[in-house]
Parts: sequence; C-alpha cells; structure tokens
Amino acid sequence: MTITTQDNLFDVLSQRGLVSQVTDEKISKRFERPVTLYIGFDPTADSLHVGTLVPIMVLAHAQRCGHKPIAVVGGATALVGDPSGKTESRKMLSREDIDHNAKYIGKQIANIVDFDDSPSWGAFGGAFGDTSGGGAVMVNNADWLTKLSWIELLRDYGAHFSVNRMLTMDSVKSRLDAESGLTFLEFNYMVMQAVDFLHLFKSHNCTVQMGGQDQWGNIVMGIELGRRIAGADLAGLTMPLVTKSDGGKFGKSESGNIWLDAKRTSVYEFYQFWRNTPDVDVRRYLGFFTFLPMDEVDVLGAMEGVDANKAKAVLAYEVTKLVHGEVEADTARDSAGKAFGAEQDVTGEAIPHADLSAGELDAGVGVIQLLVLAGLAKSNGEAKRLVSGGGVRVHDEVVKDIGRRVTGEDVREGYVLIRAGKKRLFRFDVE
RNA sequence: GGGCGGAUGCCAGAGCGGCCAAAUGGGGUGGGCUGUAAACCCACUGGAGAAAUCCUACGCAGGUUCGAAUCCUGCUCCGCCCA
Repeated sequence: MTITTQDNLFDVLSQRGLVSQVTDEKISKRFERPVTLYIGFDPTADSLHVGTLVPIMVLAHAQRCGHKPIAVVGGATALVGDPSGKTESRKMLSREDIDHNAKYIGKQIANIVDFDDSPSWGAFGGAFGDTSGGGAVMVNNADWLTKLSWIELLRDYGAHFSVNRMLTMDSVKSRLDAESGLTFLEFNYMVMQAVDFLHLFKSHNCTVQMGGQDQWGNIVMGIELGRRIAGADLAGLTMPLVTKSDGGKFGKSESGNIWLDAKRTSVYEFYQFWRNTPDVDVRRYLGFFTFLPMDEVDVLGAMEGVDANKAKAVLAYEVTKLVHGEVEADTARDSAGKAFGAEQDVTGEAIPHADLSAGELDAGVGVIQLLVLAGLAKSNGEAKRLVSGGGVRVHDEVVKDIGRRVTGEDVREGYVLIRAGKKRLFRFDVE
C-alpha cells in the first residue's frame, strides 16, 4: 500500500463515498495546497464509538493528503448541555469531566491520526514521510467560548447572524414544526459552531470544516460568519451519516453502543460486530472504515455469496487493527475464526471468559445464573427466555430446562462453555 | 399573564375507570432457512420467583373510587394561539 500525498483529498473522499455535500463545487481546488481543516467531536463520554469513526477516518485521510487536521472537542457544548433529547437531556458536564473525556477521546483519535505532540504514536510509522506541519492538533472550544461575554457576542457577531437565514436551515425548519420545537439553546448551537470556525480561522488559519450531514447548517453559518467578519474564504464538506441498509441504527445493539474502548466493548466483540456486517453494507464500510485502496475495496466488495464472508473478515480485521492494533486484531481474528470454524476452539484469550472456582461447581450453579454472570443476559428473566427459546447451550448441548445446573461434570478440558445463540459465547475457566 | 392541546415501555404510537405489564409498528434477542449475510416465517421483549404470586411502571405530587395510564386538584415540562 502506498500513500501518495499528492492525492486530492476530495477525490479520495468521494471515491470512498465519504462526501455528502460541499459548500463549494470547486473545493478540490483548495486541496491542491495544504490546508488546515477541522471536525468537531462531542466529549460526552470518555470513549468514542464506531459511529464517530467516520470523522476520524476523514481527518486521517486529510492528513495523508498533506493537510493539517484539527480535532475540536466540543467542551463548550457539553458545558451547556443539550435538552433536545426528549426524555433524557444530554448531561451537563463539568469542566473536569470534559477534560477527562477529551483526554481519552484524544488518545483514541491519536491511534489513527498523527498528533504533533505525540509523534511516536503515528499509526503508520514513517509512511507519510515528513509530516512536519501536518501533525494534527486537538483543541477544546470551551477555551474560547467560555471567555466570550454575552455583550461581546452580540456586539461582535450579533449583527452578522441573520435570523431569517437561520430559519431557512433544514435543521431548524424541521424542528420548528416538530412537536418538540426548538429551544433558544439549540438554536445557538450553530452560533457557537460558527464562532468556532471563525476562531479557528483566525488562530490556525483553518479554512475548511467537515462534519456529518446533520452539521451542514452549522457549517454554512460558520462560513458566512467568517466571510462577513474576516473576509475569509471558508468552505465545508459533509459526510453521509452511516446507516445500516435495513434501517437499523448503526453501531447499536441491545447491549448498547459499540465503543472504541476495549474496556467497554471487548476487542473480540468489536471484531465480531464488523464480521457480522450485512452483505450489502460491506463495500461501503470498507471504504468508510479502512484505508484499503479502492481497487482492493472494489474486489472485496464485489464478492458474492459465501465469498462475501472473506470480505467481511478483511473488514473486521482492518478496522480492529486500526482501532486496537495489530496484535489485538490478530488475536481476535484467530479466536473468532476458530470459534466459528471447524475447529471449534474456544480456548483463546480473546474469547470472553472468566474464572470459576471448582468449589462453586461442586454445589452446581444454575445456568440462568451463569448466563447473567457472563453478561449474556441482563436479568434472570432474560436468561430464562433465552433458555426457553432454545438459544442456550452448555458446550454443544442445548439446555432445555431453566433449572439446569452446571456442575463439575460439565467441565471439559478445564472450562465450561456457555453459548447464547449462534454468535455469543462465554467461557468459564475452572480452577 | 390568558386560552387550548399534549406528556405512555428502547423509539414511534394506541388506550381514556376494571378484561392493562398496557394494542400496533420499528428496533432488539432467540429459533427456522442460510454463508457467523439479506429477505422471509415463528417466538420472546419490566424486575424477583420453580411456581402461586409479589414488586416497580403510563411526567411529578396529592385526591375521588372497592378499583385509575384512564376521573379531579396542584405542580413541572412541551406545542399552538392570544396578550
């Protein structure tokens, strides 16, 4: 795989299906020279999830094309909270929480994007050649937004925001007739973001903002503000929102988000998430979430029938490697392969497991209890339903009785394997 | 400040005094078919319990009633309209 820094970012992104809209049809012209560009990240948790992988990839592509990426942590936004969610408003976070979250998020981004202050982390080693000047930086918008006073805001920027204009934004329009309405706070998000863009233009000569398609309006406001106040020639580009072809939410299951943090989502589970991608989405995901050259993506994406599984394995491996590193990816791939292949070897470290004392087994432990213990079911009730539905196996024996107890006799080669469905499994190592 | 309408499970959305742990759809989980796919078919989808049953739940707090998600009062939040 060669990285040609001469590649035009716009071409790279569009080939990968990562461009939804641009504010400037000739945006590729801008990318002929190194530019500084930014994407915002929400610091409401101390880990990103697979959905936020897209913007990270975009930053990385930008860097590879010779541009300087800025990751903006939306600390100010998080300080203010966001009541748009109906039942549960986005939590208002303290400055400490945000800093904490930003630190971890930064580390995750740094696995994929090269930061100035952590040159040794470069995920691609010397692949870039000289990246001086192209190192990414991370900033927190709370640093400037919290210092801005109300009067200052009105005086310096107020006149440059046309409410009429803002009302024409789709994001606003849709909310105006929606049942939930739109609060002044939410209405101000685009103002904050516009000020961000202007600030970054002034402080970093940042001229391009990127973001999800839902950020379109906010990006446009920033461009307009920049032009009015600083005479800046700014531009924006949005990425499509990642969807599942069947309409389900991407990156979510009942067990929750698929996180980038191994403590929240095990590497094995992470790998399996990608391995289970529906056929029709494989090609798209390969473009979005891997750095594989497009000709390779084309080949893999064209695989049909049983072969599609090969493409999925590549997808899973590549993404896992990107996020968790090669060693972890190897382990996850091997374990998954063995667990589902002919070998049925589930002894690997990557397979979710825990220790169980022989003493406990002497008395016998209920399968229901084990299922909950293993996290395969969230409650006894759910575990019982699983058993009743015929979805639980101890090793290869289907459990028919919810009263089934697991005893020392169930131990094979030092472990007891519990399966929930075809894809989820948990190993209890007996000491 | 006034008038009207609304707040239901993960989401959307019925219910409008007992038959309601609450229709239906989506999502999710499990089973079947497969390829660790999709589509499709079936089942399940608050918690505890082996079960009987108990507990928690229909914005919050009270009240009426043998009995309330459903009626009344106050409060909170939201939408629309008037000022």
